[in-house]
Amino acid sequence: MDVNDALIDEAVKIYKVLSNKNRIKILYFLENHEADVSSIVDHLSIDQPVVSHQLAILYQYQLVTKTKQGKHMYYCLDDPHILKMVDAMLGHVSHEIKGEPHQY
Amino acid sequence: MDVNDALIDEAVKIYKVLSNKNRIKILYFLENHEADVSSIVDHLSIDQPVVSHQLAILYQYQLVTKTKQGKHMYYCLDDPHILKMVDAMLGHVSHEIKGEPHQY
DNA sequence: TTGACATATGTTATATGCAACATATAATAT
DNA sequence: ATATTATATGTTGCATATAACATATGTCAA
Repeated sequence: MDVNDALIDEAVKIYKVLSNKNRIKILYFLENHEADVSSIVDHLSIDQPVVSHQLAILYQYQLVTKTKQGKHMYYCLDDPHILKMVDAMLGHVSHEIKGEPHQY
Repeated sequence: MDVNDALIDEAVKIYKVLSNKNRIKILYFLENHEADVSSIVDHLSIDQPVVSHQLAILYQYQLVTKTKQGKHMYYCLDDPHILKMVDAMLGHVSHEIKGEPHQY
């Protein structure tokens, strides 16, 4: 594998984005449908300014897209591939928690 | 996918560990062989206390194992699966950088 | 135009992460 | 015992991340 420095920098940025519970929860909430800010606030019980702020970060790093419809801003997962990677990580930690050995 | 809260907490912890260039570089350096601290310092040109500190974090989160042999502490990747996930992330950002669309 | 609702932004305080540097511990040889 | 090498730990300063709260902007209806 070509372990290029600039590439690692970019990967580190995405890992920082994923290093936050609220952002992960938002990504999962968007897994199967787009949603506006209020519905995210309601379903995840996170304060509105916090949701807006985290969505702005997810948008900045192109993990979500947004579309305005009247008063509502609809956010959509822009990257199912990212969620696949998060799935893999959740699978990994779930084995860690159970004390199971790694799978190769 | 069962999006369990405690699981997300654990995933967030691992993402934080991966949110650092030196740690990623160390993991890649350990990809195919174990290595002692000095050889990591030499090959990656990172100051020794920094390497020791980052290795301690990698060890704490069970991403590496360590074995003492005389004066030397040998570190070994404990988790090829983690590196597979990092590979996937590097592949992802490499497409992002090139402006290519996501693959599904 | 005013009010109500949806969303975003700004501010502050606190917490966390990191490198850099100095220093400590451990192992071995002399 | 002392010196030397290998590694680990502690401290400080700085940058960044976060939540909480207040406030601003935008949209639409009455």
